[in-house]
Amino acid sequence: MHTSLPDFDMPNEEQVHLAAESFRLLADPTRIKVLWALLQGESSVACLAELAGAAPTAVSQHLAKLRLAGLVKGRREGTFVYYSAANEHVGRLLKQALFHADHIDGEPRAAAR
Amino acid sequence: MHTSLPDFDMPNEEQVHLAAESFRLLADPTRIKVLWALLQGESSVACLAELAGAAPTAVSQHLAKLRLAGLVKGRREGTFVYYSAANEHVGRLLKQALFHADHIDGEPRAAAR
DNA sequence: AGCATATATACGCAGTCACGCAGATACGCA
DNA sequence: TGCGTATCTGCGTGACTGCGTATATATGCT
Repeated sequence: MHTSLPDFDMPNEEQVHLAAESFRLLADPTRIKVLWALLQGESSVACLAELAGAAPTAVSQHLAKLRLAGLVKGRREGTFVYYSAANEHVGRLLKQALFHADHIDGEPRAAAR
Repeated sequence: MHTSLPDFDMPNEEQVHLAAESFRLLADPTRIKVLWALLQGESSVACLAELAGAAPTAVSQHLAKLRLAGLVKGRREGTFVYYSAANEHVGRLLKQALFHADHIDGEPRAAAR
């Protein structure tokens, strides 16, 4: 066998899977915008759709996924459903990723504005 | 119009796209394991494949994507290619995600088993 | 040169995703 | 009750993804 394996610390399968699932949920521009908005306060579907520049149907589907993952929760008020972020750690991940997207140091892509 | 729109801070399209792309690259268990291993030191493809429990071809393909994204870099030594992490920020994102995957606090919902 | 190892690439397949569309459901109002 | 608005859900489509197989390239050894 390969004895050249250093004793690398390797997380559990479950941790890896959960992390991958979290990243997969964040790997969509519309969901990122929706979550980013929800981190600043609750909002309705139509409002989020306008903020994200997407159709309300699409936003509703994204919210359903995020709700199933426990990242957001909805509060019904009349015909509106006001969503809000239910998890804090995704916010941290999001902030780090967006912050870093603004400070690309080693890569060809240049920030426009 | 909806006047209920609070003045939500919304990042640029480019930032969102870049963040989504980063998350998409991290949204795979094999790539997570590979990156996690590379954050602790350089390693060869076969070694990474064994660490990640995946076929060397698959790992090579993942490394190609990560290399195109500028996240890892390869150093050839004989027939081996030793890869190493080229970016620090993905490490931070990864650490946060894995740390939080270990500390699921808010929701009993995501508990797989 | 020939062969073996290590890695890279090309192609096809099965699974997943985001989206649009249509219909269904929930709520308020008259 | 009926209508309108807001939201949700089911279905189909096009695109993408990860993986396996096969092939190609690179390096070392004899």
